[in-house]
Amino acid sequence: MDDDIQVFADDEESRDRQFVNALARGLELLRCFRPGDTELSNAELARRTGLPKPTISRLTHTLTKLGYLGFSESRGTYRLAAGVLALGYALLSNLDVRKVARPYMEELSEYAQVSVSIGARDRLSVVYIESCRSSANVTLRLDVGSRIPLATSAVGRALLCGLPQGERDYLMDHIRLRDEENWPRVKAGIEQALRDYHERGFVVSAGDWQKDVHAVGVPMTGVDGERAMAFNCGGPAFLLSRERLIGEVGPRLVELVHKVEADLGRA
Amino acid sequence: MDDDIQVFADDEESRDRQFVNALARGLELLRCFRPGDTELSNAELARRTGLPKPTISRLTHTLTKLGYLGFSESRGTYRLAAGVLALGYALLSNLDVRKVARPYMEELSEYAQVSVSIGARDRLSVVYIESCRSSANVTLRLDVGSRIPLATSAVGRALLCGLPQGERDYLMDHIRLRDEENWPRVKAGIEQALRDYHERGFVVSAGDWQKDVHAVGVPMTGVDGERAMAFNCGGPAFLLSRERLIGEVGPRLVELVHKVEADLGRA
DNA sequence: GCATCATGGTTCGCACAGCGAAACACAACG
DNA sequence: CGTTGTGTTTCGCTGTGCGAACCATGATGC
Repeated sequence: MDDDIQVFADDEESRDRQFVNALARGLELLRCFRPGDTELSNAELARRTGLPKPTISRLTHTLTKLGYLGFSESRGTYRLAAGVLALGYALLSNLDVRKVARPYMEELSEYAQVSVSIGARDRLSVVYIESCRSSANVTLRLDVGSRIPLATSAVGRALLCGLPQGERDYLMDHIRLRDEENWPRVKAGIEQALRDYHERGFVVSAGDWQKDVHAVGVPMTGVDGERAMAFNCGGPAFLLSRERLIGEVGPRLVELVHKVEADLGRA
Repeated sequence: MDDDIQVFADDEESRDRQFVNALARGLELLRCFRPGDTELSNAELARRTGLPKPTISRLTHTLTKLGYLGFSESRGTYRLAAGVLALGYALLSNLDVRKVARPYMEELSEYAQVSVSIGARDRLSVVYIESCRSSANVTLRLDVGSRIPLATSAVGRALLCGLPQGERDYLMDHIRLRDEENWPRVKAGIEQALRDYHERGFVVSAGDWQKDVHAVGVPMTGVDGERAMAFNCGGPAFLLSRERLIGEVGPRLVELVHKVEADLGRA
């Protein structure tokens, strides 16, 4: 899950005089910290990024001075510091969708005993922009900021369906490159999603991402600063039969998105 | 609230051969987006940062390619993209305090009809790491990632009280430099907080940050990767009289922090 | 219509800052 | 003692970021 879709400069049209490498590398450093990695040493960071040691030194030094990393004297390791939160919050607080959609999401979540979320694309993942769990369902621990795969999850596929052909092809190409092995299966899933979307207005992922998770997804097009987003609605398989998913939950999610789009349209 | 405590290289000991300027600037660009600023143009960014135009161009170009910014063709402006969330989430998911403290916080919040939060320092602000509002209290709209001032808020002062003398002095110095005018008042507030903290175990901010907000704060020392944190507990002034604050809510918050520290100690 | 000015963005050479191979320093082992 | 794993320093070369100039627009004027 390293998700490099376009990371360092010397890709393709190398020599992009506009691309500043130091910045990209610094940010890539911050991304090395995944849930579960509390503390990382310079050496570990060098390993993960493939960058030379002195470079890492300089970058960590810089990030520490800026308050994005903290340094543990005793262990000689770095960990994320509060600064990184500053960035994300400005984004969240500016998204009107969240305020508008929240009540509808809570309603659906409570009614159908499922979790309902909004996701946006980042590289080859989806990150949750907003999420609410039903009171019953504590199983899935996914909150704002969580990442799930673009190709196999319901939100992910919905996002893909909402994009113009060209962009979708571009992304699918990268998905293929990342995992040639499973590509046939993954591709079939996305194509099925496209058919579902055109026929019913929502896509389905019944166990394609996680075996015991069933979910539906609906894209939302062209609102809130042109950002592509999608909604999903899912839960443990034993609570959400395929029939319920298609007959009941899917249509309701479509309706939800319509309401949100309408509310945003006149806002 | 621009919070520059140590931003660009040519501060103090100029010529820090370890400091990567490009990285610092890129991150500073991202920080230009505050709640309320949905979209910014290159020109506006140049104005805010004071950086030359071509530099801004290259940085925005880079950040866009990396998925931290999105570009609006029509308006020629940039806005934050989902990538920025990726960074913060890895931090939050690694903080054990959150999981441990959550239930205690909910209990206190519900019981006293106040909001309870955890904050960590970033530059001269406090950012919320976790927060829960009581069912009644919708007035304060502060969520994870929000920033409030270090010097005048209850959490902020608690954080200061929890630091070793040296660091506290260093920060207070910067606070003074930021706002010479109000310094006497601000300083008095912090010193009062120190006395309160030593006498009672908690600090008070009754209208010092926002006129109609009363709150208490308690620092938590030396757990969870040495990160300094503090808890607060507050609400609208008319609900939280000074007496209630000091007699009832403060002591309970102290107790809460003790429980959390204990739970973390043996974890 | 063509000037004029204002404003935002992009080129392009030059100087210098930041990169990285290699060398260095310092631990923690056995 | 080597040996293996760290993190930091050195220093020549290269790539990056600066500023002045160069384009775009688009709003005004008459």
